[in-house]
Amino acid sequence: MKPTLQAVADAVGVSRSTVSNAYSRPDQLSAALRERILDAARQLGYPGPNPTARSLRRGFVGSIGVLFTSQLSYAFTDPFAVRFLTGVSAAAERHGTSMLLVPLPPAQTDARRAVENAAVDGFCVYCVADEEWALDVIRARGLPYVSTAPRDDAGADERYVGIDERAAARGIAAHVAGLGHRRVALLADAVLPDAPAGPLTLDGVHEAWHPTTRGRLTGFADAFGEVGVDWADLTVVNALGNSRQAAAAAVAGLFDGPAPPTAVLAGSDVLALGVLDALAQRPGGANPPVSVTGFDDIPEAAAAGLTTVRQPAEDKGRIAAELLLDPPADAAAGHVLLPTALVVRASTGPVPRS
Amino acid sequence: MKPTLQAVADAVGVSRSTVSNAYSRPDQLSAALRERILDAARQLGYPGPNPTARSLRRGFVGSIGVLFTSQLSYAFTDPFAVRFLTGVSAAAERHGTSMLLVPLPPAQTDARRAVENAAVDGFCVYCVADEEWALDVIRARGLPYVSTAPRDDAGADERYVGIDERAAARGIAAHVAGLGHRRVALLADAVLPDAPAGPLTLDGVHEAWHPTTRGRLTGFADAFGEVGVDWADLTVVNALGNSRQAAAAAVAGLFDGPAPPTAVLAGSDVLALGVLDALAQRPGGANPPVSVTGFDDIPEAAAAGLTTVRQPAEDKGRIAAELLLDPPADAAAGHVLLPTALVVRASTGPVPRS
DNA sequence: TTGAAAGCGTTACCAG
DNA sequence: CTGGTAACGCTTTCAA
Repeated sequence: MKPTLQAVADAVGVSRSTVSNAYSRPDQLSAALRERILDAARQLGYPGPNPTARSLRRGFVGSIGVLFTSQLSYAFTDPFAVRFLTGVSAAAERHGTSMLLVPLPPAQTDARRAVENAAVDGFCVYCVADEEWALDVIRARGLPYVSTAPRDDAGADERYVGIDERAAARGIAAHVAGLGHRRVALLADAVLPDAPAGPLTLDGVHEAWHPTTRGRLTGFADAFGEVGVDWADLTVVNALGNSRQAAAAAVAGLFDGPAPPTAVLAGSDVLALGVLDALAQRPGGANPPVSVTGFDDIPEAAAAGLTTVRQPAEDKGRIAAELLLDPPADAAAGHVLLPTALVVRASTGPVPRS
Repeated sequence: MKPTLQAVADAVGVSRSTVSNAYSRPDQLSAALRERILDAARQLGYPGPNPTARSLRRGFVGSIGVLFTSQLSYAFTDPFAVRFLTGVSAAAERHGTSMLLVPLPPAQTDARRAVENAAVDGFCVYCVADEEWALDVIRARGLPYVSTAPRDDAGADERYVGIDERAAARGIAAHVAGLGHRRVALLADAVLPDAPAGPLTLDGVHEAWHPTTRGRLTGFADAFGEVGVDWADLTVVNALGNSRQAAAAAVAGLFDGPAPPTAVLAGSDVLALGVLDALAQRPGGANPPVSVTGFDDIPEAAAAGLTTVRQPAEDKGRIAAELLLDPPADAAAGHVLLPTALVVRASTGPVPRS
């Protein structure tokens, strides 16, 4: 039998309250008595107040949940997600708060359960795909949260940290357009819930499933619209997953037609690297060269010479956690837009003469 | 006021037990009644049973702790640690268990508190440095745990997953010795608790602080002993942290003497990369060339052409979590030694003619 | 199939 | 500074 606080109280001959105070409110008793109690506890092997009981009584847990709306084990393989976690952990560390990583089972009903059962004081929601259901559960629980996806219907009181997806996307697309590219493919993960890999027909950007994808595609379209390339002239390519393999599979055959795209704008660096993989695999290599851009500026992007949009990944995580842990008094301060930068490297160049 | 289970019971006109059963034991009531209860709950905005209260009553939490005996935010920047986490998360995911990452405050007293307060059913202890105190707390709490460090005094019932540090180290050192190297430096992080960066005098391997370091240094010494190089002839170099910067700082000046080492065996890839950084920075570059080896085989090692020891990082995490989540009936199965492989790349070569 | 009663181990309030 | 008392919100026998 593990000893309880009661056992220590009995051993010392004081009440439970006093033992409790010895742990949680040292100023409420004499140092001598406190020592006597702590000694007795050590003697008995009492490991301190039971965390669960304490949380129940106090009404808070001392840990924040980090929710990935994708497989948790996948999150660790995504460099951007890892840097986000680094930021969250830095803030959590400063606060003495733990981080609970909640894995989501495939079935959505079970996933709801997972979120309902998480013993946390709030959530950082790292948005990968559709997370409305998760936010619903969190709101129903009355827990605070901070999300990283732009939500179209975000309430004013909803805390959020992100970037101006549309402006950032427009910036990199303008760079590509400025190089003369007009036959362009836009590559994103899970554009539509159940679409197959490869080129897709999308009536408009609004059809895209995920807000982040919508934002980026809109920015891409903005820039090309300005040089006279309509939405209908752009090729949207769907990838089944945010991985190099998925990207390579998605663009297989894309360059085989009579008028192949001369540039591919990807929604993430990982996807862009996959496109480079696919191009490198082609017989004859990437000839004529195809310009490729990414998004995020993960470490691998530099090594691969990828032109991309840099966003401050760690800051995103750190600020998300800080917004959760010290809510700003001013509601407007709950919406944070981080700066981005266009990073031009070797993966983009002028359109080759045909 | 957030509604409680009681409120739902009142609304439907049944007892709390029945509502509880509706959530946790659907087979204990009619489907119709269950629906009625769940509907009422939805109506009232009842988010399901409070996780903390449920844990208190049930006696378990449904989450495992992952304990890094270093800064948590550092763990995410260590590629090996991230891959370990990937493995843990894969196992946790399969089990429907959450992972609690516990940050340790600098002061050890507070760190004990952090471990005492973690609401978890067990711990995966990722060993970085001295973790005895943490294991003490965990044992006092009566929680199961799995560690990744070889412990000299490990009880037979102690679960552990790791590699044969000594044999692996001997293997890579034998490779270096076979290339003719005899003036060799051994680089490790935190060899002694408070030693400064740089060369160190160590009477013997037994003085090294951390078991992992001891194991690796012993293996290195074994291999060189076999070719007639005594312990006293080896230079042990201390790094203040497992980072490229720390390694570079530690070996600064190491190659300036009259008889500099021709090879550096590092205790991790990250340290080895730091040595390569330092060599590249030298006026004249690394000339004559110095052989460098690492440990772990992180992704960056391949790109850098680093000769190293490969160990299965994800398997380590996955198996640690599995050992915790499904304890093997057979105690012997609780000790897992993973295979390692010597990976020879360009960073090692024959001793240059002097 | 349902309900009453008894805790799970702690902390907070308030009187002494 | 100390100790009683009353929750915190739920699950689990066990009897009806």
